[in-house]
Amino acid sequence: MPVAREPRSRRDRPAKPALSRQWIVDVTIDIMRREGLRKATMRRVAQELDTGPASLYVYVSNTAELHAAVIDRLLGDVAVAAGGHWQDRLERLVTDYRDLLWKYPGLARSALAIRPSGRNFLVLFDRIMGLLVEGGVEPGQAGLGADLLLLTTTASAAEHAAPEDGDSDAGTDHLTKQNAIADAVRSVNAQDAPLIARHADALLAGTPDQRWRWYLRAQIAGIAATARDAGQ
Amino acid sequence: MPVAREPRSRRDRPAKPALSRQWIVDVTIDIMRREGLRKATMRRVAQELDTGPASLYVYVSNTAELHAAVIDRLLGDVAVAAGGHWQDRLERLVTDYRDLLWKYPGLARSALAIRPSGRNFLVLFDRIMGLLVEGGVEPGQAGLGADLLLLTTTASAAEHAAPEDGDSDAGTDHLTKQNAIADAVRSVNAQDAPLIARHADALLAGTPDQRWRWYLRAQIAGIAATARDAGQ
DNA sequence: ACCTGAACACCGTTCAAGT
DNA sequence: ACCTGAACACCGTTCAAGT
Repeated sequence: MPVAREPRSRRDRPAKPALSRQWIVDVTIDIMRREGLRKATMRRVAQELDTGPASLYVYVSNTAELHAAVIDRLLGDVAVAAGGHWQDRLERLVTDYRDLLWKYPGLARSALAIRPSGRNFLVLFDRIMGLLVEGGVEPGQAGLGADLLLLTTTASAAEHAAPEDGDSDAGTDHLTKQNAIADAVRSVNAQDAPLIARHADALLAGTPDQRWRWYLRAQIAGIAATARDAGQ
Repeated sequence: MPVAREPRSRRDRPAKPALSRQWIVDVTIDIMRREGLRKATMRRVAQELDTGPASLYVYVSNTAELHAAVIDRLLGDVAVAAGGHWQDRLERLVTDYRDLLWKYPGLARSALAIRPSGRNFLVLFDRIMGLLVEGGVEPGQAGLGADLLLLTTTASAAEHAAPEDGDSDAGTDHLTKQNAIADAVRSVNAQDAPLIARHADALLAGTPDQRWRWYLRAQIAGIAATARDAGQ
């Protein structure tokens, strides 16, 4: 894993500096920030680095690994809040993670496809586990719980993203999708799905944030209340 | 939505029969069954249908819509078991859904990216809701619960899939990934993630099936125990 | 009116050949 | 030894032109 910085000293010409894994990741993040992770392809990153795509393969083994590095780098910014009740701090931590995934188009989808396992992801996992343990949950059980919370958060962030994210009119896309679901629910055949038909209004009620908080509370309650099998 | 069957009667030549949405979906499922949904591209489906990719756009509006149609078609096979306690039937139903997603390479990942909202998906949603209501859960709460269960199941099925599914040696891929996670857990820096380091064995304990059943039970318990906000 | 060949604008990854 | 041009084998989608 070469972490070459600037070449020691070079006075020859405009000086195309030596590539490095770090620089490649930086440029990838930059493209993602501007146009979404979907656009941060090997070819595009190489172009931005003024070289051919083949050159990147010296430092990253493929696109998935590059995107995983991007995710783990950004995960470094998520930290546990200081004061307060363990459950509040847990909800805040998980919500911060969700917000990070919302912030960059394409990131959530990628995180889901990749199954992060970098250093910062493990730190986040450990902090979630720690807050559950602080709440009296048995450590093994807390581990399963942390896994569940990270999975659902990543998945729900990915759903939140527009189908073709990275476009400028993400707002429109999002509205379109919201309406697609609402339409499907409201126009459902009462024979096929009687409960959806009868309770359509209740199903569509509440702000996204109210729904999110319910998901969190329900999961935390279930995690705390459910012991692992004795056999394990 | 043209549903043209056989052309009325044609005796001219080998008779390339008229395209139809149904036939396109059938061929797509066939390719997926053999090589994974990732390989069921517009170009590939068109080739199998002995035409150019442009022709498909008369019947489907894009790749995502085609894959959504495939998913909803397959979802038609998932049904509620007859006898027994509501919770057992719920666990069985959700597990059947998971098994369906496991059965075809690429399907789970696609289901996650697409957010199904077809008829059969709504039926499945309604059945899950129904079992929760049968268990005494308030309908609006049951709706949120069904959403959560479907989301986590789809996401966990997608994780189960190998990173590059559709290949013949999926077994190897899967093992590789399992080991990657286990390695990350076991070789984690104790300073960074003290709880993971201390409880590594507990975290990796249990069969996948035991873990799966814990996820189900924890979520169902949390769904049943968590009322919606009064404000809603 | 219905269908589609050909084109446009891209991909990831490999490897032989250069410095 | 290190780097990369060029090629290989693909993509989704559009549209002008054909029947």
